[in-house]
Amino acid sequence: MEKQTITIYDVAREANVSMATVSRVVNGNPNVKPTTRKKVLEVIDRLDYRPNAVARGLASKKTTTVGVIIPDVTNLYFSSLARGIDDIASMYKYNIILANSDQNDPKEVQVLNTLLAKQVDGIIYMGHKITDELRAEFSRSKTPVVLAGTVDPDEQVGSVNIDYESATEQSVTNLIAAGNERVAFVSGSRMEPINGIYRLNGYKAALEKAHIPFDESLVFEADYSFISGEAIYEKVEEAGATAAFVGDDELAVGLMNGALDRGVQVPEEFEIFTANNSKLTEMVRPKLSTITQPLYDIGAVAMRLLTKLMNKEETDEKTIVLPYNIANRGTTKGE
Amino acid sequence: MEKQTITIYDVAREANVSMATVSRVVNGNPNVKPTTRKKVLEVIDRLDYRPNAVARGLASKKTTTVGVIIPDVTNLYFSSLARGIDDIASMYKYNIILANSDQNDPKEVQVLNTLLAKQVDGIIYMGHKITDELRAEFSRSKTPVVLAGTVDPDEQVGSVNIDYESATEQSVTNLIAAGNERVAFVSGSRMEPINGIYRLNGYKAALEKAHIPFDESLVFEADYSFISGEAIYEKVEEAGATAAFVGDDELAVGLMNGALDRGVQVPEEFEIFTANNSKLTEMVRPKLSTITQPLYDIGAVAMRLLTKLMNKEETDEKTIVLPYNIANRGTTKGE
DNA sequence: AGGATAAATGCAAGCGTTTTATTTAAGTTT
DNA sequence: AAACTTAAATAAAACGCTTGCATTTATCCT
Repeated sequence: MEKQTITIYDVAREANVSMATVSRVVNGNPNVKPTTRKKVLEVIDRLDYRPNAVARGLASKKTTTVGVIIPDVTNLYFSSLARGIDDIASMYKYNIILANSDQNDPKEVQVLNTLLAKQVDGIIYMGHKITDELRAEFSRSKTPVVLAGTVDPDEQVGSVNIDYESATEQSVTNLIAAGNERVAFVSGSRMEPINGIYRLNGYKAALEKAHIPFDESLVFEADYSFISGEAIYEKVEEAGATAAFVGDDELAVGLMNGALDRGVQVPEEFEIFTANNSKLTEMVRPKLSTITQPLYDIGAVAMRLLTKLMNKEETDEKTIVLPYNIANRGTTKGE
Repeated sequence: MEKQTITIYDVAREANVSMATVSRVVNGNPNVKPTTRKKVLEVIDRLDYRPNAVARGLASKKTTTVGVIIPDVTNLYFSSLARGIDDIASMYKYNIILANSDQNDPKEVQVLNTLLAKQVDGIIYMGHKITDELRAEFSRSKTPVVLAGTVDPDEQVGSVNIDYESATEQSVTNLIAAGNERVAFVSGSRMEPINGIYRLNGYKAALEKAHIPFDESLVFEADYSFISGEAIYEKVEEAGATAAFVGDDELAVGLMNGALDRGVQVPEEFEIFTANNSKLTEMVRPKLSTITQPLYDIGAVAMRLLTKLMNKEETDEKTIVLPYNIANRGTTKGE
């Protein structure tokens, strides 16, 4: 009455060949005479044989599975990347083990370890900050790792990103050009390199070019949630900002709603530039002006890069920087 | 130079015990003397031994991995469910293989087959419609299946949902009570049971109680995208509707924007009730009035149910219906 | 035809665990 | 102290497949 699986051995017996031959036809090995191949295929079909991927994995030391560490699937920025990852993965016959990390350091390390225990062939990491411990685990294991939408100043593993610094500089420059002298910088924690280093540097560079002194009181740190954005608007306003560059779309939506709910007109009285180009930016009114990151592509390219690393193919460059653009939509006055 | 993994055998040798004993301490089997346990644990730690989950899976016929089929991670409704699923899964030491199906029938069957080939211990399916072929695969395999946010009229597998029919009836009744005589019904394909059967029946029931005849021209089918919603508003307006019940939040956002972009006031001139309570409903302005489904919980409960099925525990009921509520927010006039 | 080369197939040793049946050690009981 | 129980540990057989090597069979030359 138990799930009596039929194995490669059953197929071999029924087809009067050896297991090795069945294995060969299953794996598309060319060293099989067409007539035997046909015979085996028929038996496979008749018995409805389905190769056991676990046994395969043990014997071949390949699981055709990659681990994907994501802060939160519910965040449109990351889920868009994840979508690109999964599409390319399935194109290359890989499956994805998806694990939410909640940007919780110990949990990340633990998740990484269970992924490695499951013998994934590669790992794609999305996150905000790579702790030393995590970095150590990355380099200790021989499993290839690619960062997607995530930078690590210590460029040891592969990564796919855009140039956050120049994109930010350009956005802020736009804001300044529209007459805003006090532009707020709103992002997640400054401990995260993308915020604390790249974006902030871009922001400062834009100020500098406009001969505006950097004012620490215009820099705000918040959670990546619209709730947090709504709450922070008041402080931004109090700081005298007339515009804001925001490092996350959901946060930007919150900030905008904070303004709107107080009767502040956007963009007439307050301009907003956001950074991620998730579909959220086009779902709210006014539509958010944004840096147009190719989210899906970042995931897709990251996965493609990972396939190369897993195959030990030569790769020109492990640190990939994709192009971006700027879209002035409804939250900026610029013509 | 190769990744020379250290195996259970190495640990056994170093600790002067048999593999079996090492296996026992790794698996927390009580039949091992405290002193030996300690000794083994030390060696494990010193050698930095990490059990190979693939070998484990082969030997034990359990992979502690469940397959999750999702139409699109990028859809907030489903990703919210997925979040609940993953949290409970990791609580029970399971990992999730996430596969996007794009509601593409052949792809779904293929995805299911590769999940089964990978010997997942269970499957959670999210989707819109279960084809006969898929249903056949479900019942053919002995692997437990639970549907999350997905109904199958033929209740053979476990499922977790809310009562879509009465929730819809209640929402539409609200709309009618507010004075709307022509309420549009906007959803995804009517081929999908949730739309074509449950919600539509709820809609009809509400009309009937108000003695309003059902008018086929007020029923609209659309894709689950805000683009599609924007496009359809015009038709809804032409049909003379002054309000709409919408089966998907992103679609509802689109519909609302279609109205807003034409200068139609919401809710003053057009009221909207949506169905999923994703965070989208609170991110747009006005906030969408909605059926408040416990999205996270649906996923969580589904995963919990699956763990019971995987352990062959007795379960009172495989078809779980969770409570919902109604939230009148900014897109309805009713107090 | 006969030897040589290439193409197909088979054999069997792993892959790293779990698990069952056994053996050995350690207590208890009388 | 012999006879029994119970607890701990071991040995070895799976688990279902891949793969290097050996072997057989077919094909090609001269």
